[in-house]
Parts: sequence; structure tokens; C-alpha cells
Amino acid sequence: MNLQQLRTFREVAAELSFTRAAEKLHYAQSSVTSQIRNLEEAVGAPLFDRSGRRISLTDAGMRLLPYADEILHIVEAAQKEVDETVIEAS
Amino acid sequence: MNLQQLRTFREVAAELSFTRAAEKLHYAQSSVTSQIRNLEEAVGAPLFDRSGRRISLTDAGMRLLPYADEILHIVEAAQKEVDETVIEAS
DNA sequence: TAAAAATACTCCATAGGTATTTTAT
DNA sequence: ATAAAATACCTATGGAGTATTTTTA
Repeated sequence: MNLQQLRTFREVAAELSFTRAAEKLHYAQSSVTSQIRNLEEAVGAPLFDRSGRRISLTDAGMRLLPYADEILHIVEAAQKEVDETVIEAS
Repeated sequence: MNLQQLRTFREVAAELSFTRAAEKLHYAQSSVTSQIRNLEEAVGAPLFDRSGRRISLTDAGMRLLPYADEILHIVEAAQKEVDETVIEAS
């Protein structure tokens, strides 16, 4: 599991589309496919149901989503906190 | 910034030694050095003061540490949450 | 049949290792 | 003198892309 996979997962979950998530994040569609596949391998469960051109979150996906959000928010907060130090030092 | 860097950062901060952190995490010492260097680049601030063979956390490092801990804890919790789904499905 | 995901493949960046050098005690 | 971090260098893995194929609505 890595932060980039979580960002991509969040976007795919929001769009319910690999293609649109790829456009938004400036990835190739195939890259989004592998990121999600790798994340699914990492967590040991499928995150989306694929039925051709419609996808939907699995149970595991629905459970993971709020954690992904939380993690990414804290990462942002951490960056801001460190930025404060840099500002104060100047 | 990535999760592996945060895990390594946490261990270096706990040990206050690149060498001991490398042993604990089964990395080469040079790998820990680059991981920390890359993390420092990512956040835009030095995280440790190096004065030869003694290292200590900088102000930025001290600020980042609790966030790193929090992020890594939530990552663990997320994995457990997904595991629940896998168990329930069986 | 058309839109979206999966697959095959290629290429390159980077992560990690070994070996060595530098630097403070 | 020595213990620890930094650096130089090398290799291999994997991430991202393009092009194509498969799938289902």
C-alpha cells in the first residue's frame, strides 16, 4: 500500500470510472488499472466490482475509503506542519 | 513522501542512529540514508542534525514525528478493517 | 457497436545493495 | 583510531506509457 495508490483509489471511487480518474490525475488509463490492482493485492481484497464498463465499490472498498481519506488528510496536515517550521526559520 | 520513508523515519528517530535503524528494518545503512534524504527533499526541510556520528531531530523532525506515527497507525487500522471483510466473507 | 477496462509490451527512473570514503570523537 | 554517516557506483524491479484486445451495456 502506498499514498499514490490511495489517492488514485479515492479518485476512482469518486468518479466510479478508471478512465475519468486517469484524466483527472493525469495518468494513463492502464496506469490507474495497475495502481488499483496493486492496491488490491496489497490489502488482499478486491476494491471494485467490474462488470464491463460499470464499476462499483466492493464491501472492502467501502470500508477502505474513509481510511484512505483520513490518511491523505493527515499527510497534508503533516506537510503544512513542516512548512510552518520552514516559514518560522526565515 | 511515502509510507516506507515514514516508517524508516520513525525508526531512525527512535534509535537516533541510521545504522541501528537499518539493522532493525533490514536495510543497508546507505538505503536508510537515501530514504531520509528523499523524505527531507519531499517535505522541504532537514529532519535530523548530523554532527558526525551523533544525530538529533531538527525542529521540523520533531514536528513531523507525531504525524508519521498517526499516519502509520491509521494505515494499520485500514488494513485490519479490510481484513475483517475478508474474514466475514469466508 | 461503442465505450470502458484489461492486457501485452517497452522503456526508464529509482530504490536498494556493496564497497569505499569522509568526518567527528 | 574508530564508529557512524555520506558518497560512488551498479543492478534490477516496477511504474508509467502506447497500442491493442476483450468485454458488456
